[in-house]
Amino acid sequence: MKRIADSTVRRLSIYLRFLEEFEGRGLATVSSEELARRGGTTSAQVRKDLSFFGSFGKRGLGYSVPELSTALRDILGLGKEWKVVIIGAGKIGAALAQYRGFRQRGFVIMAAYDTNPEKIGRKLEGIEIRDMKRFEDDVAEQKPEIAVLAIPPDEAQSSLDRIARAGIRAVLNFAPVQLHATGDMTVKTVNMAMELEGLTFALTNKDGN
Amino acid sequence: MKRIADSTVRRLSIYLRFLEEFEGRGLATVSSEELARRGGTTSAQVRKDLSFFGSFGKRGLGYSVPELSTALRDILGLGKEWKVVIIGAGKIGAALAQYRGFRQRGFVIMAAYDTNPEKIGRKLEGIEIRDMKRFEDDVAEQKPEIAVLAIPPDEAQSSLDRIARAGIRAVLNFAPVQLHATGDMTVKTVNMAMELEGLTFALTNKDGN
DNA sequence: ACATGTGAACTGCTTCACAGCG
DNA sequence: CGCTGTGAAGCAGTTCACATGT
Repeated sequence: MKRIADSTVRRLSIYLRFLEEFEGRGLATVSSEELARRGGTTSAQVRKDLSFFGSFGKRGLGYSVPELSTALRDILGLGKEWKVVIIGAGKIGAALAQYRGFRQRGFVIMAAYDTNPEKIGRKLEGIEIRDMKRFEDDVAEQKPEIAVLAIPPDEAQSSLDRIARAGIRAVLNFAPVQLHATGDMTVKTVNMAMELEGLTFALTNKDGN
Repeated sequence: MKRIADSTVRRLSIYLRFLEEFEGRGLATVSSEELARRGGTTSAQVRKDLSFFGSFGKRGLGYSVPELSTALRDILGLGKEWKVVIIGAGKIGAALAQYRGFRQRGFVIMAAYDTNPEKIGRKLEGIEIRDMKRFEDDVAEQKPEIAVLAIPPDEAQSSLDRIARAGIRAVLNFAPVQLHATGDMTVKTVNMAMELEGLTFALTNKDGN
């Protein structure tokens, strides 16, 4: 398959959200124009995005809401349950553990891991905090596919290496550092500090202040 | 000034991080090659990024670490203190309130706002939780420049409108919805569900599983 | 008649390659 | 000589415009 741009994948997620809203309202069809307006893009963009994966619409009519929803869920890999582990049981880990979006989309949080003896054995939003020592054994047994890194920046790279060695190939990183990973891994970093700097840049370079 | 790409601004943030690390170690100069290697890009990219803002290097030598740090801080608007308010005193709000990266970069969190009487008057990581009713008055008085939206998705758009009317023009949004804002506002959305879908897409479309 | 699907044109970011300067 | 700064070339993502199918 042709290489798909990150921006395309992100838009597909957006389209799916609207489709699920429409599904809930019982709407039967939707046009590329409608999806575009809601998603802040153009109808041509919507059609192009979808065209990478097939023909889902009917000319003169639009797209069947349930059909396109199903197709997008398949494309995005949301047809199955994904097992997730959280590394780091601090504030960010806690916020993630209770995050609704996780469960709604079929993500199952298996456990949170920490090295702090104070925390081990406790629960984080109903999720067990386990000793990081058990990480490798647990992964071998339960085979989670995704790890969420929510630990201080200086420990992030070594944790990533450990995650990689344990055989997990997808990581969502919240530590504010540039991580180095091998080619067979997918790492997405969410860096709040960097987003904020995008804001201050915009504020500073828009007009005089 | 010429329009600067988002990707460029993000890389500038990355460069600044490394420069500050080098500053701490007392290194005097750095080459575009070195910055590139650390930041996962190319030396040409580094030089091009910087060239939008001026000439900061010395040919044959590289860049002065302190000079380039200062220049980047200025460009990114980090030379001043920015006042931030958090809207929503839930788990995400709490994680943000304690986030070190905020203070380190000169962001001052003025208050968190909530409508829940249970929470109002309490402290969130040392930050006062105030009644959302007081929001407009407080903004008029304290003039915060940045708002962080950490509330449920269904309330996000109305909060954004309220933030806009109060005169704040930069918003970091953690609610998983597509927000509509007027042109003079800058809104950055961090959507964890969407990032996760980027991961499941990659896992699904990389090999057979 | 209407809205999709898609080659072609366009726009903008990245990479190249080298002249210029310390 | 080494490394920056930058036009030019290359590439990727977006937009256009229309033929196509219902």
